[in-house]
Amino acid sequence: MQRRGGGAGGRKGPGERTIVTLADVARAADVHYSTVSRALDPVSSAQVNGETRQRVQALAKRMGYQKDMVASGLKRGRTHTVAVIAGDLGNPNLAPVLRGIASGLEQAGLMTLISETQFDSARLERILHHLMSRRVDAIIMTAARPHDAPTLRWIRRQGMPLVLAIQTVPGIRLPACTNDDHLGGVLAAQHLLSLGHRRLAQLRGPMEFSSCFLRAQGFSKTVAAAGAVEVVVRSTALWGSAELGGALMRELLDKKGVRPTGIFAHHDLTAFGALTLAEERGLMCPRDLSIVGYHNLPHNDRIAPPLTSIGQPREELGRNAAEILIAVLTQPGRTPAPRLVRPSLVVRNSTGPPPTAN
Amino acid sequence: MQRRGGGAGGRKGPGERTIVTLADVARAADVHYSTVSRALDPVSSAQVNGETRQRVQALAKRMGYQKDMVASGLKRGRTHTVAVIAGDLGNPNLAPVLRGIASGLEQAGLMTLISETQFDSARLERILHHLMSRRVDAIIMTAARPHDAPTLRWIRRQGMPLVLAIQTVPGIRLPACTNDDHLGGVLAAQHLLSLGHRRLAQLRGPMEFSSCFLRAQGFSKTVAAAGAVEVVVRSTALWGSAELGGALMRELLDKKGVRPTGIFAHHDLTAFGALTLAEERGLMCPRDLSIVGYHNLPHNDRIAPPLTSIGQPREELGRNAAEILIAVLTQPGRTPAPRLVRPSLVVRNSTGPPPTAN
DNA sequence: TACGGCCTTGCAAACGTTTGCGCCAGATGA
DNA sequence: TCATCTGGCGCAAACGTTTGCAAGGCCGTA
Repeated sequence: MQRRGGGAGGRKGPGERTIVTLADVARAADVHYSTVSRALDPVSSAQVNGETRQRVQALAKRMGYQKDMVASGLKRGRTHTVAVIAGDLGNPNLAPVLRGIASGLEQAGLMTLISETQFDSARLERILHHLMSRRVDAIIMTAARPHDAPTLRWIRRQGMPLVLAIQTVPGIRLPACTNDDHLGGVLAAQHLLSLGHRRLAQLRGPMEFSSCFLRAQGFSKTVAAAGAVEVVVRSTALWGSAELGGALMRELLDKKGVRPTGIFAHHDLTAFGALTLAEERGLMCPRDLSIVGYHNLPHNDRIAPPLTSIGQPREELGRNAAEILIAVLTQPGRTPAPRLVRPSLVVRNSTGPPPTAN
Repeated sequence: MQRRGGGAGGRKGPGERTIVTLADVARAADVHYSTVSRALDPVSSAQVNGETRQRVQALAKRMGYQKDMVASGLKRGRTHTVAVIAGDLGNPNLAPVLRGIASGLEQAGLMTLISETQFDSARLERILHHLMSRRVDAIIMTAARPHDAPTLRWIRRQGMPLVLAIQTVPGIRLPACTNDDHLGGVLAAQHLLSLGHRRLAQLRGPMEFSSCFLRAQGFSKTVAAAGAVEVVVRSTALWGSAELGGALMRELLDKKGVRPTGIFAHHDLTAFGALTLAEERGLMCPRDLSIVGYHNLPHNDRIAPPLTSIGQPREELGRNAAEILIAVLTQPGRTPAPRLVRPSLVVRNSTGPPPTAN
């Protein structure tokens, strides 16, 4: 390769971006550019003479040299970038998880980039193709659904390290970090049962989400084991809106037969909606009806009545996912064991003993 | 350059990633790899014979060829990637804006990657260095503060196209798309004035955010122009929590002199907190007190009383920011005019006529 | 038949970094 | 004094793509 010709350091990139290259620094330091490369690379810098190294480093700093990660990525095949794929950034649960991931990865020198699919498969495909071809080092997938299994398999087949967070998909073994949603369901059931409720119901989220499926399972098992009755309402396709809570609650109240006194909603907003509808029907909470929500959203203590809910250590989940990912990158071959983080019950005023009888 | 040696197509990348290159396809199609490059590039594909083009394209598809954007980026200097820098992804206003940006950019063939600074300057610096060295094509900065001005200038000096969204910073001319927060303040004031309120107050957000500053200005000017009284409370450093609303409201009520009847909170959560505190003090809303929030958050109609608020077309803002960015990229040199999107008043039950007198 | 003009295609040099290899000088040992 | 070693550095070939240039073939016209 010829040494590049005329320009006295600093070309222009597109949009007139000034770029200082290794060669520029090398010219200034009067060494070969490979020496500059080595001097600036923490691991190979031992190969270069102390005095030279310092001179080059100082010069590089002064000239504003920044390693071009594109070129480096091309050569090394690693970009020190991890992509996190989110379904819906509007989900208030997500931000802390992302924060946890980013801060965990940052310590390993990895940059986190976030992409939103809006749960659109075509968009997901596009995003993935782009990420693969941009050679991110790994992908963290949140909000995966069974529907996405072929895509996940494809990613894995391409050799791209992949970690699931928040949701898992059955039938596909991948390193993952999730909430212990089963335990969440158990906690909700235990709480209502311990207050004395014997007729219970769930306002479930979409069963395709492992989180909802497991919540439902944990709840139902616990209720059944206690010999109490669970009134079954259909699961929902949509998710997390108050309207939905109202609709499900209406369905529940319109049902013939026993009326449940203890309700477990898979989402706080669903619980809000259910509460509103119940009050319209003259059922007061917690007098006539107890309700447990999920996610422990920030407003829960500002509504009337303040909502009992299951809280999750979201940031911790993110940090765990980051740790798993780092393990995957540093020890290829081995699949780290899935991790669970423990939810906890936050009792407020929306739950109390059942009405009277019973 | 020599044709690469032995391997029968498909090397392995790091993590055993299989990579199909131009050369692989070329070997299979028995043409030179430059021909493959041309056949697959929409603009130069006109240069290659129709039959060859089809054969190559089919082959590329069948072999699962994916253009390596890292290599392409190195050569072309464009990565077809735009970074959006967010302060706090937990901000519920942000997600729709990001959605708007992403869908706007997508149509121009640009991929959106999101990064969160958590309002940490050091992290912002790191992120920016990374983005520059990864050669993103442009940066959209949301939540810029005056404090960030030197950094913004640095980005611009580096020749990196930069667009501001949501917040602007005084003293620095950059293409931007923001809400018309001044108008938002005016709308809030007009609404309260038209109901008959003559003693008003604001619970302001941090004045370093242009959005809050302009809201405050629009409100104050309108109140003054109507000859009504504005009771001034200190601005806050923190932002958007209900606790804050309580604190500000306490300060307001503890003030000697006229007690305001119409309140404009710069954030719905602040309004929630203020309402809660007011009720503790025996002031009922809207009987004794009217309050207007900001952002029109989804829960506003589910609290008691449902909160009158100023709503903003968030997704539209994002799409506008994307359009501006595209204009910047396609017509370098020219700085597109800043755009404003119009907020609107959403009246609910937290506002009504003032108590009696007056 | 000769020639200028295409349409296709191949060639090879970039883009900026990393890295195996080998050279040189100075130091060491016999 | 000479052979050997070693620390420090330069050389050049990659990584995979893009693209100016030119060569070859084919066509039409003179």
